[in-house]
Amino acid sequence: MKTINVTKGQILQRSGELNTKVFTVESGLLRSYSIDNKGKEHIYMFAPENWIITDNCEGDIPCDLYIDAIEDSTITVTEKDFTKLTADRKSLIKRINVLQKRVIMLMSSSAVERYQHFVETYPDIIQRVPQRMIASYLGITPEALSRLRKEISKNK
Amino acid sequence: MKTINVTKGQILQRSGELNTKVFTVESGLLRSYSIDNKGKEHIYMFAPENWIITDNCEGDIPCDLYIDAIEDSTITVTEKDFTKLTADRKSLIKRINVLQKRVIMLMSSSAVERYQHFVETYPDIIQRVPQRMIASYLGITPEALSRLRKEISKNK
DNA sequence: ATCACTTCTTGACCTACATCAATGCAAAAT
DNA sequence: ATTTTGCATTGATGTAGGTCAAGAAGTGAT
Repeated sequence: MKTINVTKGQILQRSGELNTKVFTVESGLLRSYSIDNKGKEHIYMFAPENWIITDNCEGDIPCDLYIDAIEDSTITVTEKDFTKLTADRKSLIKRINVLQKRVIMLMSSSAVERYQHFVETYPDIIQRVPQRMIASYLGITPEALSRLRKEISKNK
Repeated sequence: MKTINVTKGQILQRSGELNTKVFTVESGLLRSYSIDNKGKEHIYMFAPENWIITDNCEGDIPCDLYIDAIEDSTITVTEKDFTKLTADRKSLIKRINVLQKRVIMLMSSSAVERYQHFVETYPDIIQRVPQRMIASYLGITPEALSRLRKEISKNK
């Protein structure tokens, strides 16, 4: 663990990198964000004094997020310690991961993209619940889901 | 900790209740969801076999979520143990809370409502970051934020 | 078999927000 | 002092997805 100073605009982490660091903000302001396929930024969180900010990626999975400084900041950097993770903490972290992806998707993907991601991620659920519930999970109406499925099936 | 059987449609938890229970799905399928001010349901998560589902509310704060059974299910119920929470787990849980609120807001609130919620929750951040970043956090364009602020200021 | 009930689909129309383009304005940089 | 750069605002127009209403098709209960 070490303390460093960063200046406004400085990037601490890039999407696609492997990363095992956790940043704690002593003073200043950091943010984490993703960039979608149209090049648009979506801020995932702000971290002012005393907040902790990190991409919740596991050891060998590339990050989704960029982290940079919005103000000149003083931060402490610690390494994630994957060795002493209890089963229980692991499951919390996994949960945060899922939520992180969901937030980013809700902000940056169209209904079609969210649906396709859902189908890939939870193929079994699709079989078991009525479409109106899938729609409700995706944040759209059943009508919109019906039309979008029709479109998708038409295009293949 | 006990094991119970529930039938399709049975409600395990209601929004507004105090709740300290965690449900682990042995077999079947549960869901958690919120109901917005127009009476519309928004599914927060599905929990099939081996998933854990709970409202991430702390001991004395009322829940936001309903939990019910989509299929006949067998589940185990455990009480949350707030006594043996490490500082570190506390911070993970707090993070999940924030994300849970954010997901629900993204699905069920308008841009105006999300902005007002943001202003109330992070009044300090507003002062420190350019509006385009607030917009990016809220999931809207800077133009939309500008217009929506104008509307709000006009109406008071 | 029939009735009630729910889900899915389709059509017509509407609205919140996005996109694109122009302008003003302030803070930096030269 | 003047130019550059980034941010906020405004207008015109576009579009993804919402709303409302009506059918079609499946499912369960009697």
